[in-house]
Parts: sequence; structure tokens; C-alpha cells
Amino acid sequence: MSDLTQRQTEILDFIRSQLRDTGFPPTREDIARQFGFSSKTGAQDHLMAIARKGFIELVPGNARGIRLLKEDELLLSHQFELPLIGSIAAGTPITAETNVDTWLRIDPELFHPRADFLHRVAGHSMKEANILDGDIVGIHAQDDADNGQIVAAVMPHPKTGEDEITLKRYFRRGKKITLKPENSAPAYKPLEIDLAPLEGDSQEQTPFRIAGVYAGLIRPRG
Amino acid sequence: MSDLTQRQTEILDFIRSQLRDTGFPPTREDIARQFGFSSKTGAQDHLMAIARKGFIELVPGNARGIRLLKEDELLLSHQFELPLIGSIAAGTPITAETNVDTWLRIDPELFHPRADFLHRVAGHSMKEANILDGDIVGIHAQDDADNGQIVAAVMPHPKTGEDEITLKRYFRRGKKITLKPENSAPAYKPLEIDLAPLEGDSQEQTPFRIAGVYAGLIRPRG
DNA sequence: TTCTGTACTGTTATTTGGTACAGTACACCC
DNA sequence: GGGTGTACTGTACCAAATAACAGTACAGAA
Repeated sequence: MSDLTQRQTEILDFIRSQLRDTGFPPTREDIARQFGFSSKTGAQDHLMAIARKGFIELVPGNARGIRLLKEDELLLSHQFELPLIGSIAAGTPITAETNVDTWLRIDPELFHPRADFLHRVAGHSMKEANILDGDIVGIHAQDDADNGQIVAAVMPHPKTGEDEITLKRYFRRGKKITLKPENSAPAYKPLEIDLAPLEGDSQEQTPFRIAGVYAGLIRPRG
Repeated sequence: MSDLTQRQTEILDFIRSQLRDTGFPPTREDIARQFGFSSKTGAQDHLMAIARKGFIELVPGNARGIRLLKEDELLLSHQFELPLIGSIAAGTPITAETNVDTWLRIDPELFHPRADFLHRVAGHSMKEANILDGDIVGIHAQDDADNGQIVAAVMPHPKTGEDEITLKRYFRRGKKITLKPENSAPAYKPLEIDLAPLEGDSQEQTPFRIAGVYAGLIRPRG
């Protein structure tokens, strides 16, 4: 299924907003007026292109005969849902389909900052930050962080070598990064990373990156 | 606001079903055809009656210019939402409209047991159960609890006398109930309630009831 | 008894709206 | 260089749809 062009997306959005505001779809003339076309044929052409790409259905001979398709997914699934990310397949972006375990119906805007994905915490390394084993944390995607923030770090598992997400408190001083667990038990040791040896080395993959910052959590059991 | 007649209800239902099925409202002719009228004026008369009674709005000069009113609740129907309960008006059930501060888009089934409503925690009395000030807890509505469970208890505030929700760990031994905060600081003292004097006393209001059991939480900030 | 509201039929005027045809211009791909 | 797709303008026709006017019939309330 091909994608919509910029203009076609604008027009589809206008149809959506008209449906929301007025309760019925716009006419060709409504669309032409909205976008400053002097002829309704312009609108018609766009509608036929959008229909051909499968985003709407045009009902011939019916005034305002525009039916939105694939809106169930948009309205029910993705607008108010967040992907739960488990393990991360090599070379894929975090939120790639393959990494999504499931979608949970939670409004992303509930978190501050807004959550872009979720991750289920395993283990007790952040216990003293009140993040417990089994909690589902909301992560706001960004590739940098301030000192002292809790970040979702992506790095290979020491044994399996597979990329995984871990939560740690982030500190940076010059080229030295410290990822600190929030558990004072001796088993939990801060991780020190020196960026210096990696500089200019385009072959070697940086073994660590920030996927985002901690934005809150859900604890699904009483 | 007067009620609709049988026929008007049928016609309003037809408009709803057309909107659901086709994505846009019917014309006067669609309605006439559906109900076997030989003239579209019949449909028009009904529409004007339904509009006069406030159930729809007719947009003059617009084909299919029928707008459903009072449909918001029906459409987004709180299916994947939970009410956030603040203070509780005297003599109302917990989840009564008046007690609902807002609706949050969270799937009730995310919690175990299923959450029926949410409550925002104020204060640090449950700190050692890892429930912090500002957390939003999910509550599964039930009027009893097992020993050691965390419950949402409803009782009058000691100063204002207004009913409010507090979280406490619940213990019962015979007629004696203990509501225990999870904070070992000396300011937080267990509350002892003796049910015995209340028995058979129908005049006196029981000053405490269980609204439900703790089913998990959301922490909306990083 | 009259008035008001519901529930229609029948006809007609007028506007709204869909759609076809003929162009122009630009960008990208092979 | 030709083909295809996008992004429009401009004209025109005609079916779709609204809306107004004139009725009929019945039922319940004042």
C-alpha cells in the first residue's frame, strides 16, 4: 500500500476534522474552499488518489459519499495505545514492529513527558527509585539525557550479546559515562563507560545508546 | 426536553445505524425509502421534530446535514477509560458522576484484579508499600477484603467531616478492624475500629466502608 | 370545539454536489 | 524523450438533495 503525499495527507486530515466537527464528510467544494482551489475538480482528483491508495472509499452518486477506511486502527489501536518493547532485534530501531511484544491501551499523554513506548522491568536494580520487578515503565524517546535522569539504555546483554533495554540513572562527566543502579546491595555495581576509545572508530559499534528517559510507570498488580 | 415518539426513535436509530455503516448521515429520501414513505416530506417532518426536541441538529442547505447531539458519550463510550475519583459527595455511590474528576484513557483490564476506578494518592502514608505521593492507584470495587490486603477505605475526614478515600492495609480480627499505614515514621499511626458498638444501630452511620482493593498504580511522572 | 402535535401523501422550485472532459505545469523514472 | 503521477484551473451537465407549499387523517388536551 503506497503512502499518501503531503497534500493528500492534509486533505485526509481535513476530512477527519470535518467529520469530527460537523458529523458528516465534506463536499468537493468544501475541500476546494478550505485549500483555496478555484475548482472542485482539484479536490476530486485528490479524493480519487486517496481512494486509490485505500485510505477512503468514495460512494458514487452520493453527496458527501466519503467513507474513511482503516480508521478502526487509528482510532482504537494506535492513538491511545503504547507498544510494549521487549528484546531488541539487531539493527532495528526500538519501536520497530518486530520489537513490539504487544500494545497496551494507555494514553501516551498520561505520562510527563509523553511516553513513546513501554518496557517491562525485570529485576530489582532500581528498587530504591521505587521501580520494582514487574513494573511497566513509560519511556519518552530521546537520544540524550541530563545528569541524574533515569534513562532506558540499550546495550548488549553480557552473556547472550543480544541488545536489551535496562534502566539506569545517568551521569556524564566529559567522556566518562556512569550508569548507576538504584540499589545499594553489593550485587548492583555502577557501570562505567569511556567514550574516548570509540571516537572516530566507525567500524566499531558503540555498545551503548540512550533510547529515552523514564517518564513514569504502571504497576499492574495490587 | 420532551421525549421522542416511537416513530421518531426508530428514525433516530436509523440515522445512527447509517452513520455507523456508511460513515455519513442519510438523506430525506434514504429515510423515506427505509420506512416506506412515498414522499420525502414525511422524513423531513420527522427530522424537524427530532431536531426541535434537541436530539439532532439540521444544518440548512447542506446535503446530509444531520448532526447527532448527545452522542459523545455513546461514541467514545468510556470503554477503555477509567474514572478518577476525587472527593465523595455525601450519600452518593463512589462512581457517581458527581465524584468523577476526569476520565483517563487506561484499559481497566491492565490491572489485576480489573480496576473499576482510579484515585490519586496524597501524602506518604503508603510509602513503604512503594505507593508514593501523586501516584494514581487502580481500585477493584468490592465491599470486603482479605487480611493484609491494601484497601481503599471511605471515611469522613477528621476535620472537614467530608467523605474521602484513603489507602490502608486492612486487618480484621473478630469485630476489631485495623487500618495500617505503610510508613514507620511515628506520625503515621494505625487506625483501630471496633464494629461492636455499631451493630444493630440503624440510626448511626457506619463511619467507614471499603470501596475496593488496591489493584496497581500509575506513576505519571519520571 | 378548537388547538396542537404526530404522521403521513403529492408536487414543485431551487440549490447542492458529483462527475466528465479539456487543459497546464512540474517532477521523477526509465 | 516519453510515460506516469501529482497538483492544480475552468467549464459544463445533470442527478441528488433540500426545502417550501398544500393537503389528509387521527389523537389527545384545553
